[in-house]
Amino acid sequence: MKNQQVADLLYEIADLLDIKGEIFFKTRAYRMAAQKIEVLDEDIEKIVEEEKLKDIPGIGKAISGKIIEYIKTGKLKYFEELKKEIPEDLLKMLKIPGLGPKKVSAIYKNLNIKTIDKLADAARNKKLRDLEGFGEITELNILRGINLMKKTTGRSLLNVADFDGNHYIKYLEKCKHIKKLSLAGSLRRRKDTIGDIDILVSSDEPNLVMDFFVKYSNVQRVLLKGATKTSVILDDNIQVDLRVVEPRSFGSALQYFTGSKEHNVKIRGIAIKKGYKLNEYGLFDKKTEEYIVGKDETEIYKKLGLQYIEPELRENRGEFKYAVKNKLPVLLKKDDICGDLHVHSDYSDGYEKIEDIADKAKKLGYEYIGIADHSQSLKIARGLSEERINKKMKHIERINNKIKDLKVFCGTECDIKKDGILDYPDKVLKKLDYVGIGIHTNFKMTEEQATKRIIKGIENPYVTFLAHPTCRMIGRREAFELDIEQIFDAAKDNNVYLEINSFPDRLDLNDLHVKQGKDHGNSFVINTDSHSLEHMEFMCFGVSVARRGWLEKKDVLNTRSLTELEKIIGG
DNA sequence: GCCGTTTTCGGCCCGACTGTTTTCAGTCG
Repeated sequence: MKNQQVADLLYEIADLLDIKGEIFFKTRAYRMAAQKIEVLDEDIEKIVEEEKLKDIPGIGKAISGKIIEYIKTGKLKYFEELKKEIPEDLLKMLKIPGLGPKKVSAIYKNLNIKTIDKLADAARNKKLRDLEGFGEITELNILRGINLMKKTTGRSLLNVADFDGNHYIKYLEKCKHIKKLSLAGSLRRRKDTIGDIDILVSSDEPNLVMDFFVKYSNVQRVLLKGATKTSVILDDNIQVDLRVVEPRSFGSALQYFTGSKEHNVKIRGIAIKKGYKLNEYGLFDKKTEEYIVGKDETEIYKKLGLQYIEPELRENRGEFKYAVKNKLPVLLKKDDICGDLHVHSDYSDGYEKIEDIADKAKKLGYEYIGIADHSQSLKIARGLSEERINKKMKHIERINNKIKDLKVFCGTECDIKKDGILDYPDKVLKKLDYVGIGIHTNFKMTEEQATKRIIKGIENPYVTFLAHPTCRMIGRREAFELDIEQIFDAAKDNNVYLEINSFPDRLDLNDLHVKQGKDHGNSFVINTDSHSLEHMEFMCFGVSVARRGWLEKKDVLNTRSLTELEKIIGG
């Protein structure tokens, strides 16, 4: 059993208890226990076996008992009873932005509404406004929230699809009938959200491959199964499509199924102009239909007079213009990254000690790591007072004296307050190694207000980078409406780097903004915004965004060596 | 539900905003 499963169970219990109306501290206890398990390095089953569960802070008698029962029997009586009391479907309602446990409970208890569709009906038919505490605007907001959610449901975050896709690939590699295999589709293009996972293989025995494919242990059900295409749904409800082609068509099929649609339309047009026909089976002579190439993707681009185009660039956003001239950017690689400047420690709302973060950074092959905890007014995240900053600086100094091959920087993720003033006075910002700034409160603003607020923050002379510039949360919160060009100009004028936040539900800036910023002459920093050691591995997702935004090594601050970085930030 | 060098019971959780009200409950980060 996986740690995540246990954590999810505890999260669900917490949600159900919330709807039931339990006191805040009880549900929080469940959530904190879930978090602890989620970020655990060790296997939870092993911990149970060794009877060390209660050694984990935040897990006491009651929760450990439930975990043990769940692990040993695969079931939890308490959870089953709870579900009888509170319909499980209500949990989905909690995901609607603006709806919390109290409102969901009121909707269920008074109107007996259990599904999102029924809820939308009730809102449209003006049935909700009669409930105490509800009104016209609430109805409108609920409908808006449902729309926002529907826009993104059916799409998974990149990290989830990436995990599933790569595990499936590893499984398929064991099939001896498969000659070549690759991820395709939006996952190969590394889009920030993924509809379904596409996998392409070449084989002379398609039926045997399909048999092997559907026997994967995480398959929940098989949607369709044929000799060229099979679709399954995984346990986590993500759909995976497998296509099998002959070896001589592998490259052309990979090109075709990687997309994007817009890229393919364009490339087929180029093929026609040159007297060819391109489809998933190969590149053919338009007149004679003679097969020319198709085994490898690279030879297709070559034959069409194009430089090879990396999957991340295949969106018809100008890549052909550059490929013709052999002038595509040399895209940034994950190995170019030398450090991470946005990691939270247990000084604020992170889970980890700075020593452990430093250790992990070394394992990731970094030359430096920057601890950027929250600033003083963000009390909920245990933002640091000036006094605690001083303590932390001394702590980091001691660590730096002790460890080798890694430099730990003491930074901050300083709040940009409503008026654009930063949450620390200049005398505090001055003594830190670097300053990241970001918005964490007062999200409702007009475009003009938001733009002004951010620019005012950027203009502070001690600022190094702007964290998660648009504050979007994929599926949960829209990006700010900003005059992004003004922000880019201000950042450039003040030598402020724009963050690409690698956290999978942020990925902020997004690919389009990154490209736009690059065209503007801006520079970037790619950070993880980690709160646990595992999060530090999210760097690859930020790198994907950067690549989709056409960034090269030189565009990114944290590709610099330690010596170069110290020169830039004045460390 | 968890925790404990003031404690085995009483803290733990802060501030702002929104939409509902006419002083405040619910939601969010």
